[in-house]
Amino acid sequence: MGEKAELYRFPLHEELSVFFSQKSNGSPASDTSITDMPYFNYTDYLPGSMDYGFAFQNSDVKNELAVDVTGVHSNNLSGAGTCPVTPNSSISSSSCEANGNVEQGRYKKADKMKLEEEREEDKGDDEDCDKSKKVQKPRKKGEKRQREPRIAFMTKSEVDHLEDGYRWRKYGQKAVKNSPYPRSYHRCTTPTCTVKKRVERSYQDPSFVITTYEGQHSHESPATLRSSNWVTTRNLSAVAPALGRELIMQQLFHPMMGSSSASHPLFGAMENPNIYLPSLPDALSDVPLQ
DNA sequence: CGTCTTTGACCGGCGC
DNA sequence: GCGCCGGTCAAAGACG
Repeated sequence: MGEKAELYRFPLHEELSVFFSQKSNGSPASDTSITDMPYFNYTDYLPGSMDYGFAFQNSDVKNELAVDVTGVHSNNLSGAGTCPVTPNSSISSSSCEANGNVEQGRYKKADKMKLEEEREEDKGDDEDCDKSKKVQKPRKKGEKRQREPRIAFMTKSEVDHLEDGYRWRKYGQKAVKNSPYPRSYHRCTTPTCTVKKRVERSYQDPSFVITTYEGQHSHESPATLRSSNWVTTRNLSAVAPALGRELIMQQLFHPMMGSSSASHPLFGAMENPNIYLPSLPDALSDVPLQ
């Protein structure tokens, strides 16, 4: 693939403390104000009406963290997240590609079956719908579309689609209002998995890619399945950023999950005892990590 | 030939 | 009610 995403190191405890303590109580925990951090922006960072909760990036320390809290306030806190890993981490891209094949050849058939099943379910209600029109999954009247919780990442990268260990199928692309860069829509290719991902480039700083995950994987990442040694002490430093980021997300969205997050399907790699789990600011968690 | 991407059309939600 | 906009569908084409 030849992807050239820049590798980010996970924010240090202090750095995160600054961020989150300010976010939570409005007063900086140290001399470093979050507003002093380059590239920092709240919601106005993104074009269109993407509803991110906040976004954070610090060009000096080369880290990035963005969290979307959309849907968190809703009744469903069941979870969201994936396992993004920047492509040029020491995880070999070849292993990622090989792992990708796990799902190949399964998508189309299964997906079609899934779609047909869904349609079958709705048939009763829609018997008299105009069949000549394109069929979008009909919803019952008055039934509001439920949005899964979303999580957004900003990553400095030359390539739009970052390898994250999962396989995605692109199903749409739209021009973004006020932005020269289009937004692309992807779905996880695993048949039973409903996770979606949107990818767009920041119009303010085109070197940044904004990736938004929606939903929760119902399976492990093909990459983690493929190799239990996916994360070792050798490549730990490179993988830690993504894992730590995941952990942050997890803690943000699921303060009660605590240690159980380590066995969450989304975080299979965390089961590896070699992984260092950075401690998190107290504000993030009610439950100790380990 | 199977899989994936592209792309125009369609749908629903929302603001006016 | 109307128009705008984000999100999705699915046919057609590209690709390996």
